[in-house]
Amino acid sequence: MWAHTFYLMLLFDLNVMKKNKKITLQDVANYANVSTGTVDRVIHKRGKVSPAKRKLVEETIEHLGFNPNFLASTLALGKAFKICTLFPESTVSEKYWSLPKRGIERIGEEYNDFGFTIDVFEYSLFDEASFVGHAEAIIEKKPSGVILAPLFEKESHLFLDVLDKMSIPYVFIDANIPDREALSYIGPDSNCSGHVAGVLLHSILDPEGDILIVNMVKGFENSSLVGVIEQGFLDFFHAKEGKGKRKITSLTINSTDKREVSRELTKYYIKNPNTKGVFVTNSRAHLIADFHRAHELDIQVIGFDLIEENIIELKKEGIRFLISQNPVFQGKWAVQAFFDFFVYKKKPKKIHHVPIDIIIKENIDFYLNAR
Amino acid sequence: MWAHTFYLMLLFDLNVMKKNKKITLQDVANYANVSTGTVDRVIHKRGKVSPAKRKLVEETIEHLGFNPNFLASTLALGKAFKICTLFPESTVSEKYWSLPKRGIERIGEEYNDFGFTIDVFEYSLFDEASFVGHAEAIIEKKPSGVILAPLFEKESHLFLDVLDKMSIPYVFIDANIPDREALSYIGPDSNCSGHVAGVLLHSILDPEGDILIVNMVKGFENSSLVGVIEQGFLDFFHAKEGKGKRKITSLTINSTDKREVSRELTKYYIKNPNTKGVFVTNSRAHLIADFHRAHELDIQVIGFDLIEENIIELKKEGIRFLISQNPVFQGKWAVQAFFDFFVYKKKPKKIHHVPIDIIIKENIDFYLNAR
DNA sequence: TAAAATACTGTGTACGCACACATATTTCAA
DNA sequence: TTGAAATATGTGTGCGTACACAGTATTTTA
Repeated sequence: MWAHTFYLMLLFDLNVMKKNKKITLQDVANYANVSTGTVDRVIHKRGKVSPAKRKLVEETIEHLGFNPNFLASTLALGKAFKICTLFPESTVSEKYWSLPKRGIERIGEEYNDFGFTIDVFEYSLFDEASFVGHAEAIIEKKPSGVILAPLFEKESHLFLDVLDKMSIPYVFIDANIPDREALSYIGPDSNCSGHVAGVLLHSILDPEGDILIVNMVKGFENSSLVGVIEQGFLDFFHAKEGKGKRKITSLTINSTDKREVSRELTKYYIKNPNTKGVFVTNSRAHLIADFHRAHELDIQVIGFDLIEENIIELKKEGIRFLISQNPVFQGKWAVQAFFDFFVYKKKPKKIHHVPIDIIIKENIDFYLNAR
Repeated sequence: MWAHTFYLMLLFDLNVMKKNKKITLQDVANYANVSTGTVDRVIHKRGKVSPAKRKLVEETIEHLGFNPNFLASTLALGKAFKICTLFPESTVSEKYWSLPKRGIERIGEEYNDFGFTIDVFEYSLFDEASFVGHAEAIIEKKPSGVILAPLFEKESHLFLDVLDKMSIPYVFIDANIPDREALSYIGPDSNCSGHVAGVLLHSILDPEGDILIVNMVKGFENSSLVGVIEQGFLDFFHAKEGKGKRKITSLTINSTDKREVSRELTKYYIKNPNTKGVFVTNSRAHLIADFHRAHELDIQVIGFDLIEENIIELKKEGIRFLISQNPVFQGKWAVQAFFDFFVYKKKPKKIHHVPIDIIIKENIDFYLNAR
């Protein structure tokens, strides 16, 4: 009897190895002489299984190298996941947020068959009320998860309190609130990108050339990030040059209006004619480059983000370097974090810093085509 | 009667919209009052369907916005795809090829449930026979697709002839043979990466500093690529500086042995003491950096690839810039090309140039963690 | 006008897993 | 010694699609 069973097992082994076919749950059940139900119970640690059979099944799984077919599993599970996203709207003058949105929507389609639905909500950076309104709408929908760019800190906290209470997981994108129990934060390492900007500007400037840091703000954006970026930039120069020969000044312009910007810059440059490099701490470097061209100034510009206007300026050499934080991928990864969590049942990394891509005229095309 | 049907249809519409559930093939069949078999025939353009029903079904599909559930589809299809890969082995002194391999294996696991199996074959860069041997072994296996780094051109052609005859599709990785009907080429744009190297070296060098280009070759590698890289580099300098003040020289070292390299470099530097920058056209920049350190030379180095030794040198500032062509992703994309082709039935892009990533000490960590 | 050929359409089973439900076995109190 | 209660195990159906096969309707042919 035992010999017979053993012989059968060997036969089975050979069979399996020869066919090189994937081991199924049914295979495991047959091999262990139990029903699929029992195997299921062992795998999912549910229901009651006698210790003897549990051990037997576990060994069989190990021996045959079974792992569940992910397709069949999610198909049978048939769950639906609704993800809601809340980040700033992309406006005519500020297209940045169209990028994460694109990433989110693209991957959302891919995950459609896995039961994922994505609802995009967008708020105005000039209107806290719109944030609150959309937040309430999201709560109404009882989503499985929320992707949030928490640029209004106070309002975000209120929103997150509700989510916590409903135990709806959320991931932050672009900006982090460290003291919140988010599933994950996906976004830039701001200090480090400031540092990189410093390195790059340093590499192309004379040791005597003065540097201007421009913070161009509009609306009620959370400006704490900008501070971190600037700090990273300054830290690099202090470490590299100590109290060097050059002057590094910071200028805040509370507008993105062309004439307004022009006025501020004119004022500044007349007072500081030795300025040789400008670091723009957000995506509005193109405005500066435009000004330089109009006034025939030979000043190196470095800025952030592959938005259309910046790309044009990069190609026209009005901007020397752009730093990109892969916004499209940020969107993708945010969705993926939920996918891993819900479908694969894996907790994603708490912090997922995005690569700091250095873009110059010569390599930009590869970043534009990347999927 | 018609009114009744119409009413039912409306009801159905409302139902569907309310539940927001995915439309299934069965839904389409019900709605159009046909069997699932007929819908299947319409979708796959197989078998015979009367023009009237075909139209009806097509309209219903359109109207309900049906698209097949990808999970169920591939599960039911139950096909198996065997992909074989053939590229150089990763040796102690040359670990580059471990990177694409990693990408391939990682994504291979993910696609396991979709019926993908990946067999990795590796040949020696010093032994054409090993290439041929593995190629034959691959043919023996009758794979569904082949991923190939065609560094031995003649032998590759023979191999590809056989694959063509067996109508087995193949994708090139890392090196292209343009006159072959490959499914896709995935790899660097060599000319452009040379150009980028030029830009970077230019940005950190005085206009008078001489430049050395090092080609360090070993084994029988196809050196045509290296030529393209060097050309891109030179083109940039010619365009930028014309016949400038600096001297740009090319040096080929037919070894990667430390003493040998040391001897060649010593010889060169004694003759050319004004050398301020070195461009290494492959992944062996670390050898140069090591020499510089040993001899206390302050010369800027730029090279390729995030292999361990280079990373260390970058962090120790023996190398200033590294250019990475995302080798892990190259592997991933190669497999993905087949996935798209077999599972999604989409033809991938003919040429897929990989982003040219510019790596400095400050941003390298993000690239090391990236998935 | 019946038989044969063809055109069209419906049904059933498989894919691999999850889960509800049905059945078998053991335990233990009355 | 019986029979609930509790524990352990097996069975069947559904997820959404693909495909083979079995039908039925319509032509064609003799």
